[in-house]
Amino acid sequence: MKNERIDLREALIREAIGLLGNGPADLSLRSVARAAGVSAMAPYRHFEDKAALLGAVAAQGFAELRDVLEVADARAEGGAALVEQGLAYIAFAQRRPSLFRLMFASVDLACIPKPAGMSAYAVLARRVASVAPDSSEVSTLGCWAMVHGLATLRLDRRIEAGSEADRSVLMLLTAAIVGR
Amino acid sequence: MKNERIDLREALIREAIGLLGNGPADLSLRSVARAAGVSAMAPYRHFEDKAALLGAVAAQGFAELRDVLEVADARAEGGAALVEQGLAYIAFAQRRPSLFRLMFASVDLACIPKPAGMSAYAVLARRVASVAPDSSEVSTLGCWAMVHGLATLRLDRRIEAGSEADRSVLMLLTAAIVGR
DNA sequence: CTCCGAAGTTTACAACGTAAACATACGGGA
DNA sequence: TCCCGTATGTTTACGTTGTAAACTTCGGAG
Repeated sequence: MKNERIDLREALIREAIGLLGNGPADLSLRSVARAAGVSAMAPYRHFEDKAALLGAVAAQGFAELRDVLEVADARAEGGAALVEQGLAYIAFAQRRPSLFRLMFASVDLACIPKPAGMSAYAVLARRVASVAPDSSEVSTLGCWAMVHGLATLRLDRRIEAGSEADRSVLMLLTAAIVGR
Repeated sequence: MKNERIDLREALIREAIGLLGNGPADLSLRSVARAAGVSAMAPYRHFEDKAALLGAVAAQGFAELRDVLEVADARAEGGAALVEQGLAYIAFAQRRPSLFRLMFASVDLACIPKPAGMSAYAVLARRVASVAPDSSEVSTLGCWAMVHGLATLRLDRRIEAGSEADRSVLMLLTAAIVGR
């Protein structure tokens, strides 16, 4: 029955996320199939190709990121909530480095369902809009870029500073945005 | 004579950069060897493995980036020079997307000669220090992160805005840094 | 019961990174 | 001059990958 189909499909996504834990190099279509206990060609019944599977994995990652941002946002108010979101974003990237990289760099956009990526963005945009109603577009872009930059530079080992430095940087930007 | 060695070594790097023009997917060790007109194993006489070759390519990229930043920095003074550097950084990423990605995400750090990556960073740090002597560390980090975030998000098709938006965002941050 | 479509398997191929063994040619000591 | 070690490259080989094609199997609709 159709349940089986969905079972394997989701099992593949789950196993892929699991394999991402051991570095992105271990993530091949075949290794995912092996982990799920099926033949190398079985995934093609559920995904167009490897990129499609990775896209589904990325979508899962975006959903998780959105949840993380929402929780963080609720921990404070006003500009401070912005800082909390930023720190949470960076922490997420550090906790799941391979997944984070996959979500952005590796998979081309066509493979990621649009709502997935957008819902995480919306959490940020909403908070920025509440804090700086005018210029909220530029401010949102700036926040995202700065946080994303910190996260990726850290993942790529280009910077080593810890969360105190992150907080300082984020507060600097937040101050500029909130005005004054 | 030793000239030949250096010739092939540099030819490989050159061909690799050339192949990067057609998307990073076309860049295999074998394809580079083919482009240079040698056998598939020849590169191993000059590079430990594929990552080492990519590291050399990345180093070349960093040198180019540093030059670009220096030229841009010379186009203005004070905070405006900061904005110029940022725009140049983003423009570089857009002009050579695959090379830029290679420089950061793909190659692990051990394969990149340290001075290569550092000299580009120094150009930014110097200007920030001249503009905001106190807090120059946090400010430099912030500038780099924001610019890098804009560049990578654009590369990954996560944002579509043009250079006017970039300029606005950069000016916002610069204002916060220069103080007041 | 029959038959069909969906789910999975087996087999096959080209391309990849790289290990190992071999060829070749050049420069310096005997 | 001869000779030999070292640097440079080639050939061959192996295991892994993504994926195309042809097959099996099987549960439900007619």
